Amino acid sequence: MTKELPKTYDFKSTEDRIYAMWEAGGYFKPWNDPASRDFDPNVEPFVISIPPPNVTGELHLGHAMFVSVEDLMIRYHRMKGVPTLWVPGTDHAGIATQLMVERHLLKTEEVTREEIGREEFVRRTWDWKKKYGSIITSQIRRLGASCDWDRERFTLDDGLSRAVREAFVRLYEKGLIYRGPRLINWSPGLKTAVSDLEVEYNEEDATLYYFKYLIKPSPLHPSPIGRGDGGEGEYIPVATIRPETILGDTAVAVHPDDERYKKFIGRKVIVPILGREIPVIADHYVSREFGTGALKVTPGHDPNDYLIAQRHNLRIISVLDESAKVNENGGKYQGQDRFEARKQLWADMKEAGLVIKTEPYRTTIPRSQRGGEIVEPMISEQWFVKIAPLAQAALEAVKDGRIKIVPERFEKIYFNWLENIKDWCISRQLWWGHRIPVWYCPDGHMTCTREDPAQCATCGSKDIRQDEDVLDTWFSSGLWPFSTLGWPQETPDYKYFYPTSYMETGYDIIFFWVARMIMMGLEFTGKAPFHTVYLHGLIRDEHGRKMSKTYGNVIDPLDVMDQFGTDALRFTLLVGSTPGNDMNLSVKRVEANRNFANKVWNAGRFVINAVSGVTPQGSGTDDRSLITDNWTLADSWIWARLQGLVRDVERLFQTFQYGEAGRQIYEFFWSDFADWYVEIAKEQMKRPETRDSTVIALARVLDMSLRMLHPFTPFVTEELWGHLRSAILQSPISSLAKDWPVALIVARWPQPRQAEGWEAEKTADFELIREIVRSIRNLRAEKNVHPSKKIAATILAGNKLDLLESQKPVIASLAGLDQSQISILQSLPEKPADSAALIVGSVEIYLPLAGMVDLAGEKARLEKELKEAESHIERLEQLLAGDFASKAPAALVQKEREKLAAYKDTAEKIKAQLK
RNA sequence: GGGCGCUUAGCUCAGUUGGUUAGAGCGUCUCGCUUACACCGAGAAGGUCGGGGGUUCGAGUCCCUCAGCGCCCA
Repeated sequence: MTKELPKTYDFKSTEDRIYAMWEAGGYFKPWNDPASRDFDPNVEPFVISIPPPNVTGELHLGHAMFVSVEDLMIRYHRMKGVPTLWVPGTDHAGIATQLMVERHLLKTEEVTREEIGREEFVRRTWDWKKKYGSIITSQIRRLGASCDWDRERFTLDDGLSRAVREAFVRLYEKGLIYRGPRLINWSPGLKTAVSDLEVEYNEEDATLYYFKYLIKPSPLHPSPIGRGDGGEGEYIPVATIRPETILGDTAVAVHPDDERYKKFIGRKVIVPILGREIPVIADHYVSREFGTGALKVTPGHDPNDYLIAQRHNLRIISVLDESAKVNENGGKYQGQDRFEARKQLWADMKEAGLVIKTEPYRTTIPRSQRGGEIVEPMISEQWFVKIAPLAQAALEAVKDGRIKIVPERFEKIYFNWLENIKDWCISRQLWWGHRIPVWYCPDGHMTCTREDPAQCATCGSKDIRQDEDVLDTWFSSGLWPFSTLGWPQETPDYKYFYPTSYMETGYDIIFFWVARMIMMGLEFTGKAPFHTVYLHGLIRDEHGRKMSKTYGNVIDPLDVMDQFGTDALRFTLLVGSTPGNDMNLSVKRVEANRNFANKVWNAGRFVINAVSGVTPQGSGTDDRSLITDNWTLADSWIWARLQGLVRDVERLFQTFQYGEAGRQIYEFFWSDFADWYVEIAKEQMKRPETRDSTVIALARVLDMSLRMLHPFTPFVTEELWGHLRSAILQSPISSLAKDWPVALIVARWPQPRQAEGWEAEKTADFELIREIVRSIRNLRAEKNVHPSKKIAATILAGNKLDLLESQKPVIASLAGLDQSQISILQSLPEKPADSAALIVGSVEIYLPLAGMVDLAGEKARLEKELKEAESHIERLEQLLAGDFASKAPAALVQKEREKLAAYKDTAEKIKAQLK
């Protein structure tokens, strides 16, 4: 006998143990491994590279989501027998990690990174990474992730650094990387450039400042009044959100056809306070409706103005330094913070009579994705990737179907982004990251090489220094699918496992990461890095609000797992979401799925006990009992249902409808297997002739259910399956499990088979039994018959006599009837007295509820049922009289005709009752 | 300004080639400690599938349109 299993599934004592078993068993490794002797290069593997989490981050629901989905994909393919590899790893997350370490240093040692210097700081950051870097991976393990940890990589490790170096040098040599002063987004707090993608635009309350741009008097156009004495001179009114940028204005632009200002085109205006003279230019970009219809042009601090400046050859003046303080070009405002300068300058302009008015205004404000400070467009010397050629290739790869995006609608978003893409600013003024592999000599020659150079490649000068900047973290992430497999070296792993299969991640990083991986994969390997992109949605709170610390609605997956177990969380995430759509997560749902895990556990416990109870003298010692000959109706039905489920689940998996697949398995397991089949099995096991075959059916259905459930809820299924397997192996029916491997994780996925033809009839028969049971239960509940009270019944079966006779024990036990007091007849001349009558299709059931039946109540009940049947009859007659009969598929019409006949039969029988 | 998504039971959501009387979980109500499970079982109530129009024998599902909410891009 197997040892007693606890009444409640105890995930706490199970999960760690099971995970350790898997890992020790080597199940996370592909069975076909280029490193092994019997490697077969012709078997196509299934490969996913993990979206690398921040190495110093902590688990959040986004991680839980991608781990759940990817582990499901991986386990499914592994069980299908495909050599399966899930490459894990982490990302150095330049800004995030650097900030973390900086904060830590300030707190513990009260030093800034500048004070300890670059080399020391980087050393400290490595220390930090070594200390905390495994937190996130251990948390990912807790989720059950079946990654090959021996292949774990880190974006800053030697191999990946070599890949980054190679990638940079290749692009540089191809002329696809350049350096130069451009207008970029500057984060004054972090003191680094950030890419366009790292800036978020939100609508916020701001102020629109209206002021006068005085026209410089000229010989041709003398000022009507003196000068600068209160603004009575000619002026162009201009409005701005950021008055401090006035200091950097190099033109005022008006629409060429604007009657108000046409006359000023070509003249000069005077920059307030600074007194600089700048031209009035005409440009179609200017909107006549917006503000005053005249635009101040600040090419040094506004992207649109920057474009105007290029068209008109305007001067570009930077007025802010790297901390967003006014620089030497800002005259007396030098040294003031941008917002301070805004106030001061405006006050001074007011004094000078140049102010017209201010008004509240709502506009979009660019903020840093990290930290939320206002990002400042600034001219800065940065490194860029010339992206157009890469984007073109990436566009084609999706257009021609080499890469498919699920759900499809994201393809359009992807196209739109790539079609309007701008060069990618890849340099960051940080210390934690891949340093740009370019060296300068005093003459300004650049040397970019794969190995650190000793001298300038152009002039041979030994006096060279490396560029101070590091690369955007996403530059290294973009190489991830191949750099993790050994690229640029043609390693055995790279040759076999690349290109990978699926890329699964959140739709929020489709541009940041997915598009860049595709661009870089195509550029460097000549191949699409994966053939399928599966995008999941974001997780919000129960009511669809974004989770945020300040709002206090953050759900910590670790808490949830502590409370309900990993399987419950995984199942909730997998079944509650559909591809590409956000999901509202409530803890209640996780609890419900914890209950499901417990249901599985207990149904399993029941089956295992049943298996352990099989005695050797039964007929089950050989394979005879595995044959379908002696199947009961219930056996046939559950088997047909199970096979249907296998087919549906397979179809759903093929079309990425994992949630729907999970729901169907859940439904089958709980409603069909546990609620009905197991209850009937209890009855069947009481009879020697069906005892062993029932146990076998139970075991087989449980086995296949656990297999299908395993990618969703790996722990409880593995644990239970192990017990099932050993129970079977120790029993007389051990042949059932003779082909089973030692662990479910590598057991074969149920293969869909074609229906054999008998299923529909058995299913219909069983449905009739089910309906009979339900209606008796219903009536009992209605009449308050105590559940433990067994009652008698007379059943008029008509042409279903044999069926009902054979199912008598089933009906009796499930409906609470006294088997010795059931009479099943074909018909009866007169209906039994003092009974409640039930009509189920063509079957009439009489329950002698002496004293409980009140005639008036019965009549009302039957009349209600009659009415319902008649409404169906009417509906169906109408349907069949119309075009439906001629135009709908014949099978469907036939089905409706049969339905109509059945309702008519029912109605007749009810009418007879009412007489 | 352009694009996309969502709107189905009190709440949270499924419903993918258009085809039974539209489903689940939670919540509510009534019974029940039946030897797998009270993290349970049996039964019940609850929806004009956002509004309007169209295509079709047939529309939650396809098309058009309007409204509300949300997201992305500019």
